[in-house]
Amino acid sequence: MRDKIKLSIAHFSRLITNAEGKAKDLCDVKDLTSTQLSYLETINELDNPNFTELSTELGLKKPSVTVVIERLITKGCIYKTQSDADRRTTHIHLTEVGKQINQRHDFAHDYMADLIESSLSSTEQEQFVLLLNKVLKSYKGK
Amino acid sequence: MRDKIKLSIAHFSRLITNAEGKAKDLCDVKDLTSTQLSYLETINELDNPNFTELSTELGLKKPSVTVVIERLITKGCIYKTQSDADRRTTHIHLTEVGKQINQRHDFAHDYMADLIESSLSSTEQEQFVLLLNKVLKSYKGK
DNA sequence: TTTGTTAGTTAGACCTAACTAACTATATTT
DNA sequence: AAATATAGTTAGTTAGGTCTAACTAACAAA
Repeated sequence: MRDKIKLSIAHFSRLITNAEGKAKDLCDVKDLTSTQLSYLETINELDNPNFTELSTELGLKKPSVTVVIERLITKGCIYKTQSDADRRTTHIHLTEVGKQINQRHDFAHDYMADLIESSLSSTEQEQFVLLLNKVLKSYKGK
Repeated sequence: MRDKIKLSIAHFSRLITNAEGKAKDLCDVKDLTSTQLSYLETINELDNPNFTELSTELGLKKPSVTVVIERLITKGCIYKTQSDADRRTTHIHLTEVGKQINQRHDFAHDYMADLIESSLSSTEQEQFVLLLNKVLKSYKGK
């Protein structure tokens, strides 16, 4: 049984990876490197971080981050604001363009949802979501 | 219903991505760049390709491939052999070290299998695999 | 056998992205 | 008020990875 599970998961993983890949092509992020994409995702997650927070989260030195951020500003994905509380610190925000990277995952999930809706009956869809959630719940519990 | 599916898939995608990430840390591939990793994966998939095949598959020019291959040889991941049939062409093989990159996905799938086995009953596991396969089947049909 | 083609390499340019060291400007502490 | 600490930048280095152009070696065909 375990082998059957592993095999199905292997194929399903690949399916999801492919979906994410296709989604990337659909988005307006073609001219971004994978590094730049991961910066944008992290900025999104951290919610307007400053340089110190961002570099800590990425595990990189601040000068490295400065350079990449500069490029992303040039590309119109983000902008900086100076903090009122402490004028040394600047916060990094996503522009509307930058926020579009969030679409990437969304496209992929849409694609997967299409696939699931077209291959499973409503009852099966219910079952499937239920089972997924059970697995997810036990993951979060760990 | 569609929203429920999308949400579950979003979380499940993230789970799989995390599992792949953890697996990478467990493998002996820490000193490889993501480019180098993807070269190794492609070499593995193509089964001892020559430079022309590899560069075509990667969508890169041959001189670019030459440089990266050289680095991977230095790192002991691959080796070259000259073809007997046509002494101009050289085939690229994974060494035992290079083959270890295949473990990467295997680790991730093991992790997922653990999770599934621990969170679902045997009946549910059967159901889950069945549903996954149904979705996968319809994907391949496209 | 000469001519052209194919496989891969070498050289050189360019870009991204990481680093360290040294800097400026602002806050904090004493 | 002076010394110290913190936030971020600037300058310079290094390494990886891509490209084009020009090359060598081996094969194919005229």
